[in-house]
This record gives sequence, C-alpha cells and structure tokens, in this order.
Amino acid sequence: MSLHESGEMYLETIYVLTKEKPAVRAIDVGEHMGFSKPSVSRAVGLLKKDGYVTVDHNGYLVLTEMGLEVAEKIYQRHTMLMQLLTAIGVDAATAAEDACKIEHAISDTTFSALKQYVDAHLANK
Amino acid sequence: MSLHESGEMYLETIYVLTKEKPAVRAIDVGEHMGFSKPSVSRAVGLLKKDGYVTVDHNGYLVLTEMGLEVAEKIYQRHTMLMQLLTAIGVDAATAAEDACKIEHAISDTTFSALKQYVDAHLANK
DNA sequence: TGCAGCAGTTAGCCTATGCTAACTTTCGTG
DNA sequence: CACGAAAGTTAGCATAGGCTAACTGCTGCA
Repeated sequence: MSLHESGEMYLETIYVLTKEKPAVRAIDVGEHMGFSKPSVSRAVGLLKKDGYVTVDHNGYLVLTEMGLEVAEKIYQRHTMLMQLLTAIGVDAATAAEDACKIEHAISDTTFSALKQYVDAHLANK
Repeated sequence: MSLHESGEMYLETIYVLTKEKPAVRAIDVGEHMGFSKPSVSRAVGLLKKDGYVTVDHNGYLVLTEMGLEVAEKIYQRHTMLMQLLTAIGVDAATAAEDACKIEHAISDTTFSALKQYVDAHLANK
C-alpha cells in the first residue's frame, strides 16, 4: 500500500529519533509526535507490513532501506523548508509547523527547484 | 464546524468558477474537481450548514461573506505560490498541482513572508 | 402529454487516522 | 517469587472524505 502523509511523518520521526538515541521504541515515537500508544502501534504495524520498518526482538524500531530512503527524503525537504522560511523572516516555531505540512505536499520537481534556489540565494542568511 | 482542506478546496473552486461562469451548480464543481455528484452534494451540504455557501432556488451556489473570505484567502495563496514556483523554474502543471496542496498548509505568517519575498524578488520573472 | 435525461439526494461502503478502554507481556525489585 | 509499572496490542469508536447504486424531481421535446 502507498504511503500517506501520516506514514511519512512516522518514518521521519523514527529517523530523527534514531539520530538522537541509541534505540527507538514505539513509545518514544508516540511521545515525540504526541500520539497515543495504539495509534503508533497500528501505524508501525502498517509500516512493517509494507516493508518500511522492522522491529527487532527488543521492540526497537529500525528503518529498512526503503524506509530510510523515504525518511531522508522527507527530512531533506524539512531542512530545506526551514532554511527557506526562516531566511525570509518566518519565526522558527511557525516555520517548523508549516515545514512539517509542506514537506509532504511538494513534488520532487518543486523540491529540487526550491533547494537550488535556497542554496543559491538564501543560504546562511 | 471547522473547515478542512477539502472544504477549502470546494470554496476555492466555487470562487474560481463564479469568475468564469454566470452561475455555478454542484455538478460544475464536481466536474471541475473530478469528484462525484454525491461527494459534492455532501460537501456543499456541510458548507451550507456551516454558513459558507447558500444555494438559491435554481440550485446555484453562492458564497456567503464568510465563504468568500476563505475562498479569496486560499486563492491568493494559490496565486502567490504559482508565481513563486514558476519563477524558480517549476513547470506550470507541477506548480499548479503543488500549489493546490501547499495553499492549505501554510499559516498566515508564512503566507505574508512568502508574498513579500515574491513581490520583492520574483515578480514578473 | 408523457417519457428521457440531467441534477441532486439518500443510503451505505471503504480507507485513513486519530482516540479510549482494557488486555497481555515482560521485567525489575522488595 | 510475586507484584506493579511500563510497553505493546486488540477491540472498538469517531471523523473526514472519497465512492457506487439507486431514488427523486424537474424540464424539454417528440
């Protein structure tokens, strides 16, 4: 089954937490996203079924190659959007909030064009 | 009840069609959005209940003041995003598609900042 | 004038995605 | 060793928002 916005958010969260912690459990994901345990449980079940994550014997969540690919893609969008929005004067909190929504909406084409523009005109501002 | 992305899309579509045609019926909205008649019927029913549109005795859809306000807001976002995306090299079709999704996601703050930036740096490119 | 076709509605299905309540499982510690 | 807390799962509810099937109701034309 195809990934929706919510699936992408879970993958991105697992990705981000993986960079912060030695191991990521479902409960950590839930706390980070502000979702209940059952919501995470179901979401992870779907991501597992579709081959985006695996769960080891300790209950630790690990992104598969496919999951990592998606997570990195979304995370890159997030980073670029944060750069763009803060560079044009949007406060960090609002930028983060909006970036989280926009990152799931834009096509590869738009991402590339924006990235190129930001790198050329707005980086380090 | 609050408006969701889909409600905003319906309002925007009614707004756009109103500028193109003498009168807008539910069926026109459905054709324009690629949705079935029942989907439009229910959506319009909700928008009517919540005071965003009225339906006259001929079945023509008319935006209320409140509906018009929302529709114009979304339409402005759409226009600004089209300007932005095409200015940085995104093809028109992709820009339109992405603008349709982004327009519902951005906050007023981000809209203002982007609009200002586009007007100052990217207009008429 | 009666029927055909179009517009709109109603009923009910499906998926996605959040939730709570309640159960299971596992583990550390008194 | 047994109990309590923490993590995860299962069951079932709700909303949003698509869809098809089938009904209603109006309108225009042979």
